[in-house]
Formats: sequence, structure tokens, C-alpha cells
Amino acid sequence: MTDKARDAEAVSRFVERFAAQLVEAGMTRMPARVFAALLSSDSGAMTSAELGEQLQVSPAAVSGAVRYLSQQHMVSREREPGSRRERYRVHSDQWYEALTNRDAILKRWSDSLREGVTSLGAETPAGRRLAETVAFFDFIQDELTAMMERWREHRERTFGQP
Amino acid sequence: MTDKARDAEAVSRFVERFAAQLVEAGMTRMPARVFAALLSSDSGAMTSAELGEQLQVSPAAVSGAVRYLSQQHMVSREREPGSRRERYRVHSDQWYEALTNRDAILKRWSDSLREGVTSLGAETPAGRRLAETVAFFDFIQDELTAMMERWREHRERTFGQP
DNA sequence: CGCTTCGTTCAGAAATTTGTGAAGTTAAGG
DNA sequence: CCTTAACTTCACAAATTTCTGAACGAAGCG
Repeated sequence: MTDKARDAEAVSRFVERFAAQLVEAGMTRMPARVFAALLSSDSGAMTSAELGEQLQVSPAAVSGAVRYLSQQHMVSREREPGSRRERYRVHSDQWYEALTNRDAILKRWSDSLREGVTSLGAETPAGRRLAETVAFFDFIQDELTAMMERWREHRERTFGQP
Repeated sequence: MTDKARDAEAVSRFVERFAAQLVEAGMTRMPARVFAALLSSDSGAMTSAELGEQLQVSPAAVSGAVRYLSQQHMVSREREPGSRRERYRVHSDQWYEALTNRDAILKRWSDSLREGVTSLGAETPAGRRLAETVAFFDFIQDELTAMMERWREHRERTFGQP
């Protein structure tokens, strides 16, 4: 068994294992696998063909997964200049990005809950519970922002330049 | 249309709307609907029969949803003493609980990633990326704990006793 | 103790989701 | 321009998930 083969096997084992964890946490399978594969590639970027081969799936499946992932800001696409190949990349601070984008979801929850407070009546017990929930989400939102800022600092201190 | 009927309609509208948001964020439909229903009830607790009626689903569906929700620590079960009815309850700090339990997931991710660092080699570029990801999650974990503590304080100041 | 009322579990039907193959689109290279 | 390579899109097949109805189990009440 060559070094290269050994690596491929180790990589694959990690990819599938980690992807399974992501799935368990609510992510769909193919995007999870693609993301894990990118995360464990040395360059941090792979072409559609490479992904298809590693994961043993069709180009169509890769395409779908990648579309989903870029909507979620979990990968970015790059065109290799002067080639029809496209590369999909994870940045090392990709989780940071992804988490930041959860803000949008929290915002919508807040809005929806606020409507609930109005329509159920701010004076009713249910209204009060919803109001408290709104307060929680607003609090979390502010805290998340601050937390991400601290991470950026922490990261620079620990790993060098941004 | 009586006051009660009007309320029921307004409640239902909110429940379905908010549940839809939860679904959009990855939650399964029935648990989302049950949770939203509990959240917008005045007492914060409902019986299986009440949930079934409000949501127009079978007892079996309620049972399944509730099982899921209590595994996720998003509702608690109460036995009404001297009755075969069971009540399912959301606490006002239920989100706090739920988020705290996400820690377990983060922990498993960290562990899985650490394995990845070892098996891919800490000196490889991929290994370094994974190591940075581990650092991120560990950071988040600590921050979450602190954040939840701050929320408890904030909540007491704003809404009165714990 | 049996009756009755809730709740749970389980097998299966229905609906949704997921991935494939094939056709379509865009853009590089001769 | 025409060819070819790469990705995307679409219709469909397969697998999975989700909810129901029915049978079962436990616990109060007469």
C-alpha cells in the first residue's frame, strides 16, 4: 500500500465520520460530505470532479450540494482563470462566516415572535412568554456579534495573521 | 365569532407561522408545531389531547413529537397527580436549556476533529486547518457558557426573579 | 377487580427527499 | 466557428421520513 493510498483511506474515514456528525446535527448528507471533504483537503479546495471521485457520487449530486453550501456561505466558488474547471473552497474562518449568517435566522425568529406578542396580546401570559423569548434572541444576537469579534482577536493571537 | 374563537384562530396562525420558521431552520415539522403550540399557550403546558386538537393530528403524532422534544430538552413532562393525563410544558427559560445542550454536540465535533488532526497529521495543511477548527469550537464552547451566565443575570434584572 | 381513559408502540401507506442519468448551457481551445 | 470539456438543470426512480390507524399497556375510578 503506497503512502498515497493510505492517506486516501485515512482521509475518507475522517470525511465520512465527520460528515455523519454533521448529519446528526441536522445537516443534509451530501452537503455534509462535500464540506467534510473540502475541510480535510490539503489545499482547502477541490474541483467538482475530485469531489465526485472521492465521494463516489455523480456530478449532479456534487452540483446540488455545492449550491446549497454556497447559499449557506459555507463554501466559496472560484473560477480557475483560463479553464472551465471550477474550484470550491473552504476558508479557514468559514465557520465564523457560517455562524455569522445565522444572525439572519435569529432576526426572522425575533420578528415572527414579536408579531405573536401583538396578536396574542402583550398582557396575556402567552404574550409575556413570547416577549421574554424575543428578549432572549435579541440578547443572543448581540452576544454572538461580540463573541465573533473576540474570536477574530483570539485567532490572530494564536494562529498569526488574519 | 366569540372571543374564544378569535383567539384560537390568532393562536393557530401564529403557531403555524412560527413553526414554519423553525422548520426552515432545520427542525422537523411536528416537533416544531408542538413546540410552537406550547410556547403560545397561556399556561405554557398542554395535554396530548389538547395538542392533537389544536394541531389536527393523531395522538400518535403528538407522542412522537413529544418524545423527540424531551430528548432535546425542549419540553418537560408532568404527570398531573391523580390523573392519567400527562402535561407537556415549556419553561420560560427553555431556550436557555436547549442551547446549553448544544454543548454536547460541539463536544463531539471537537473530538471528531481532533481525531482527524491525528490521522491526517498535525503537520499537514489539512491537519492545521482541522486544528484551527478545533480551536474555534473550543472557543465557542467556553464563550457559550459565559454567555448563558450573562443571560441569566440579564433576565433576572429585566423580568424579575429567576 | 373489572371498566374506562389516556398514552405509547408498531406496521404500513403516503408524501417528501435524495441522488442518478441524460439533455442542455456556457465557455475554452483549436 | 466548430468541438469539446465542465458544470447545471430536469424528470424520474429509489430510499427515507412522516403520520395514521389499530392493537397494546398502564393507571385511576367505580
